[in-house]
Formats: sequence, structure tokens, C-alpha cells
Amino acid sequence: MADPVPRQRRYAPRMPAARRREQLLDAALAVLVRDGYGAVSVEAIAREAGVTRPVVYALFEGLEPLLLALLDRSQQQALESVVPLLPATTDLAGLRLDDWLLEAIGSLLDVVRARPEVWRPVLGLTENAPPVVRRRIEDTQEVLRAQLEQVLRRGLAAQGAPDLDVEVLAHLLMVTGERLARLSLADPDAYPRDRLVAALRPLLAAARQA
Amino acid sequence: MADPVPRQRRYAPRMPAARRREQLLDAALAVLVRDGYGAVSVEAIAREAGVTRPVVYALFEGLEPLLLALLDRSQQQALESVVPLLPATTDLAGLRLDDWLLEAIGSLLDVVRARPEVWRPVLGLTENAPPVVRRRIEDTQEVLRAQLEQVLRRGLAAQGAPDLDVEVLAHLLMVTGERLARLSLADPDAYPRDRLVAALRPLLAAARQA
DNA sequence: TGCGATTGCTACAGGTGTGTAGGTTGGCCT
DNA sequence: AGGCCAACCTACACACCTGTAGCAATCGCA
Repeated sequence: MADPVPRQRRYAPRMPAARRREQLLDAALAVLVRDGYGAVSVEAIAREAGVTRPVVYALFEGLEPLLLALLDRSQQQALESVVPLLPATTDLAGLRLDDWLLEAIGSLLDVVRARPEVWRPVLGLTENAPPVVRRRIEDTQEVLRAQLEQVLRRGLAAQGAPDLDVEVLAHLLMVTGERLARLSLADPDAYPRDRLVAALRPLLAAARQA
Repeated sequence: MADPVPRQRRYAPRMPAARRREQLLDAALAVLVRDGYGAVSVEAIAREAGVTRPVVYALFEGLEPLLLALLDRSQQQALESVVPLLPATTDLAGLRLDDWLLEAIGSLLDVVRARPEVWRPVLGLTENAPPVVRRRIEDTQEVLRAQLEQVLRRGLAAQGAPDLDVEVLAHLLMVTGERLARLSLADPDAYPRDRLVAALRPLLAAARQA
């Protein structure tokens, strides 16, 4: 009497909580990259993972905590790639600042190109995000900017360069990095790494000599 | 029997269609500036205007057409302020390119500071916008960027400057302008117009000498 | 003063998302 | 084998948004 045909898998395959958590974060990232922050919802994440909402609520307190967890994961990966690009303060003496900047930006482009899915959420999609998430992204960017500002300040002092507005310049370098990274992601053929780096060189050279 | 107390104005004050259209655009802009694109809906606009949804649907085909109408209005105002900053092609010969750029960006900052509510929607809030709106904003930015690229190309040719990657540099100048404008809006006291312009000067020196 | 076009409203049907309460299934472990 | 708990699910009560049909108020003008 019972239906012997395996009724199209009513239950999602079982998983230990920890693994399911990771899978949900992956699902959230997938939705986010594919459809943008605006499309991210508990519902959408559950759907993407082939699971129902209560599963999500059992593992996360709600949407925002889930997104923050995702950000923890992504930002850690992102920072791990980027922080090494900052020079140790000890090296600053013998450092040609503009050469270092060019190399740093080149490496950034490599890193971004290597793992686009990690970077897209941080690079472009910050506006539509829930306020908490946006704040987090902006805070992190500000931390990086401040770091960069320190490097610039010390580097310039060490090589006796003129009085530049280091704070504002750090802002401009950040958006420059962002834009170059985005160009690189959007059209890798038209904007290969070396072209972007080369385009930047004359600007930085100008800042070198008094 | 009837309630003689004027029941808290059941009807919104009447208005000719044309004026109501404008008011609805204003309401949309207000919501957008206050709560971001994500909060914009026909419902929210109607509420902000003190009116019910059918009124909105009577005057616009729906949310997207309304937003596009708003963009028409804002972009026209924005372009009217910005286009005059581009030099006539005839002036290019006697033009010191970097001085012109500095002056242009200075004027941009003035214009933005003068009418923040016109610029905010275009400057920051593009990500959460409906796809059509985002496309429109990006297209317009690309048009401006292409214009800028032309000015740079001709200007550099006219003053015999080195072979710079004008296309990429135009991108960088655009994001630079954007960031400076945003800094200016966010904290006018910390970032007065003249400081921002001054910070930019040393970078632009690159364009001058061969 | 009263009629008619204009302007606005109420009310309904349908869609999608949020959380949660309470039942069901599957698999490990004795 | 059978019990038990973790992992999933169904179902409900809200909330907010979209469009639209049909009714009610208002204002201008004869």
C-alpha cells in the first residue's frame, strides 16, 4: 500500500550542526554574490541550502548574526591576504615608498583575482547591506586606511619627502585600490594587472620628489 | 448624531496632478536620503507624502518609472552643475591641465556642498537601488568619465606630456572626485574644500612635466 | 446652488518574508 | 531490537508590500 517510490527526498541530507553552519554561510555568500545584498534573506539562504527556515534559526540567531558570522569568515581570509603586504616598521628606512606601493597594489590585484568570491562582498556590495554589516565593513576599511596612513607617514619622514596631506592621500589610495581591483574583476582582459600598476606609476612618482 | 468633531483630516489636501507628481518625487527623495534605497517602496513614498498608494499609481506606472523620473530630475540638476566645468575644446591649447583639474574638483566640491540632497543619491547609494536605476547612474558616470578622458587626452597632447594611460587615469580621477565629495559631505569641518584640493595637487604634478 | 470632473480613499486578493510551536524522521549506541 | 536525541519539517500568526476595482469627497463653474 505504501508508496514504494522514493518520494523525492522529503528530507535534506542530515548534517552535524557545525558542518551545516558552514554550508549556510556558503549559501549566504552564493546568494550575495549572485543577487546582491538586497536578495539576502533567511528564506533565500535556506532555499539555496536546500533546507527550511527553522534549520537556519536553530543555528543562527537571525539574519544579521549570520551575516556577521559570514563577514568574520571572509574578512579573516581577506585580512590574511592583505596584512602581509604592509611592511614591518623596521623595514621602513631602506624603503622606496612608491615602489613599495606599486608592489603592494600589484599583490592586491593578484590576491583579488585569485579569490574573487571572497572579495566581491567587501569590494562593491556594501551599500545595500544591513546597517550593522555596512558598519563592520567600513570600520575594517578604516582600520586598513589608518595602517596605510602610518606607513605613508613614516615612509615619507624616512626619505625626507615634502609635507603631503597623508590622511587624505591614504583615502585616495584606498579608493584607487578599490577601483583598480574592481576593474580587474569586471574585465580582466582589458585591464591586466601590469597595465593597472603601470598606470599608477607616474602619479606616485610625482609625489616622490619635492 | 453625526460626529461634528473634524475627524483628523481624512483627506489629504487636494492638489493638481502636476504638483502632486513633484511632491511625490520629493517624498521619494526624502525617503531615499533618510533610509536608503532599500526602504523605498510605493507604500513608503505614499506614506511620506501623506497620501494613499492608489494616488501614486494614478500618477506613475509603478515604482521603477517613478524612480527613473526622480533620476531624470536629479541628474539634470547635477549635470547642469557639472557640465560647465568641462572646458570647451577650443580652450585646450592654452590650458595648464593640472590647474584646470584642481579648479574643476574645487568647483565640484562647492556644488556638492551647496546641494547635498541632490548629490547623495548619486554619490553613495547606488548599490541597493533597483537594477534599472543602478544602470542609469552607472551609465551617466561612464559618460562623464569618457568626457573627462577626452579632455585629458587632448590636454596632454596639447602640452606635450608623456604617454599616460588616460583611460585608467580617468577612472582614478572619477573615484577621487567621488571620495573627496563624500569626505566633504561627511565632515565639512575636518575636510574643508581647500584642504582637499591642496592634498590633490602634488599627485597631479605628474601630468605636467614630460 | 447644484452638477460633474477631478482627486483621493477603502477594501480586497495575492505575494514574500519573519519567527516559533510542535510533530516527525533518521541514525547512533547500548 | 529498541530507545533516544539531534536534525528536519509542517503549519500558523504576523507583517509589509503590490496592484486594482469601486466608492466618496471636494472644488470649480455655470
